[in-house]
Amino acid sequence: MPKKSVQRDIIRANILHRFDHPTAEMVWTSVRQTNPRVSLATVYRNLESLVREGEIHRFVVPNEPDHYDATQTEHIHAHCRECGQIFDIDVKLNKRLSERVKAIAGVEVDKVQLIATGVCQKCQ
Amino acid sequence: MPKKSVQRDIIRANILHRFDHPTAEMVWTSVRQTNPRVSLATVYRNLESLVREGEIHRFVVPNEPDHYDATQTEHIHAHCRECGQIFDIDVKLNKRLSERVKAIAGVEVDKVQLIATGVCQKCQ
DNA sequence: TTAGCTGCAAAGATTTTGCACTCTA
DNA sequence: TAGAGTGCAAAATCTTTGCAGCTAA
Repeated sequence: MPKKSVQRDIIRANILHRFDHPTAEMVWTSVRQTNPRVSLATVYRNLESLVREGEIHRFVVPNEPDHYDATQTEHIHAHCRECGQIFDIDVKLNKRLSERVKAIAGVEVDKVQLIATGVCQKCQ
Repeated sequence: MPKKSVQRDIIRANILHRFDHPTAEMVWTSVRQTNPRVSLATVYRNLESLVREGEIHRFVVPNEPDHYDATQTEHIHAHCRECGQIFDIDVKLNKRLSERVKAIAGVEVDKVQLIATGVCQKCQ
C-alpha cells in the first residue's frame, strides 16, 4: 500500500475525475494550477503507482507520449492525429481475442490495447 | 520518389526479408554486420520513408521503442513482455471497426493498431 | 551541376532515477 | 524515528535534425 500524501491525493483525484485521457504532462499542468509545487516526476510516479494498483490504465498512442485512462469498462480508443483528441469506443473484444492469441501464439494475454488513428469530424 | 542509395537498398532488403518485427536499432545492428558504416539516423530516415510509401508499417509497443512490420496483410500483434518477441495474429477487424468508430466518434480511421500483451509459452 | 542522401554529433522529447529533505505511520 | 514520498536536477532512452560532404540523376 502506498503511503498517503497530499500530492498523491491531488493527482489521483485529477485523473479519476476527468473524462479525457491525459498524458502525464497534462495532469501536471492541471494539478499545478492549484498546487504549483508538484513536480512532473511525482506525477509520473503516482500515475505509475495507480496503474500498478489497477485504478487507471496506461496506453500507447502513435507519435505521442503515453496517455492514462481511468475508465474501467472495456473499450478501445480512436485518436485524431490533427487535434490529438482521444475518443472512447465501446467495443468488447478482449475475451475472444485473448483466447485466439493463446491458441495461435501461446501467449497468455493480460492486456489488450487497440488504437484507431484518423481525423475527427471537426478536423476534416 | 526517393533517390537510389546503397544504404536505402540494404535497409529495405533487410526489413522486407525478415519475419520478426524489428525496431530501428535491430535493423541497424543487422545491417551493420555487412555494412558497418551505416548510421542509425539513416536507418530511421529510410524506415520512415518506407512507411510513407506504404511498403512497411510502424507500430507502437508498450514500454518499448516503435517496431516496424513488412507484413501487408491485415493482422494484429501479440507481445511477450518477458522476451520481447512479437507474434502475428491473423485477425481482421479494420473494416467493421472503422465503420463503428466513424459512426460513434466521427473519426475517419486510416490505421488500426491492436497489441495484446502477455507472456509467451516459453517464458511462462 | 544540383537536389537529395549520408554520417556524425547535437538537440529534442519523454520518462526514470539519485539524492537530500520532508512527512506519514 | 524509520521508511516512504517529494522536488529538483541529472541521466536514460528513443528519435529527429543541422550541417558539411558525397552521390545519383
